[in-house]
Amino acid sequence: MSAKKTEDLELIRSVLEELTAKWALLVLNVLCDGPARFNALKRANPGISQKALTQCLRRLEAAGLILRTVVSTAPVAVVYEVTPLGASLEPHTSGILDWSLRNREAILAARQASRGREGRDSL
Amino acid sequence: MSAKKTEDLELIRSVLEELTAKWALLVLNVLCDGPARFNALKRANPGISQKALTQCLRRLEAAGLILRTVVSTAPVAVVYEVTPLGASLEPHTSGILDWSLRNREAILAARQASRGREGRDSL
DNA sequence: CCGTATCCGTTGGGATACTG
DNA sequence: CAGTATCCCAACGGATACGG
Repeated sequence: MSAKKTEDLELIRSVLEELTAKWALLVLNVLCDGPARFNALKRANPGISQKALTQCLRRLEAAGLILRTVVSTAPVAVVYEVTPLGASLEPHTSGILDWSLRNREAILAARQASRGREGRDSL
Repeated sequence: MSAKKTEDLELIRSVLEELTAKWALLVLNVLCDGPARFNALKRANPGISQKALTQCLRRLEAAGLILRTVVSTAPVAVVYEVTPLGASLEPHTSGILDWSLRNREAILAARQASRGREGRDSL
């Protein structure tokens, strides 16, 4: 059973708030493979804008899931990496990503099926 | 390693699009405990509005993760339940919820810590 | 290279009132 | 009971331009 208390739900909601950004799980997942720099993350997520990536990183950082380190070299380098807390979340986040790939066919089929049911009433 | 192809990322993104609604995971999780009706789901998620719940359910239904059944009794009854596909996702979604509860202290501490680092530069 | 600032469209979602 | 309809605001996020 999973009868949860209101306070529990509030905590869960706050966590979800941090994870349900459009690119959060993807970015987090990339970082779980090892530290990466800003443009590397951008390249790893085709379609994300730098603003979205920045926002996303800031949120994950505020959540304590990733760590941001500025290396004061000539052209500044910024390295992002997961914190232990972020790493502990990895099995669950990557689980969803893996699930997506493993069930690709079933997912697409299910979408088709539910679309087919849309106009089922009168026919 | 998790070097993913662009097409894979697109699939993953589309799945995330379905799951990153504010209440999606919570609703899905409740339904994984067994079929439930509209108002039961509403009661199980304090703070959700009927509009948000409706939207959320419609999206999950379109994704083929849940099934909506109308029972034509006196005052109409509508039952929602997970599909096999939705059920197969359950371990991963509930994993995140459980993680939130198990790591409550660490999560709150990490948020505090990152907040503390905000004004670290000049001090 | 790694951002921030601005503009701006789209979407999510809360409140409320109404319907079969 | 289970929605739909409307209004309305805030937030997300893309594009672009600029700064350290």
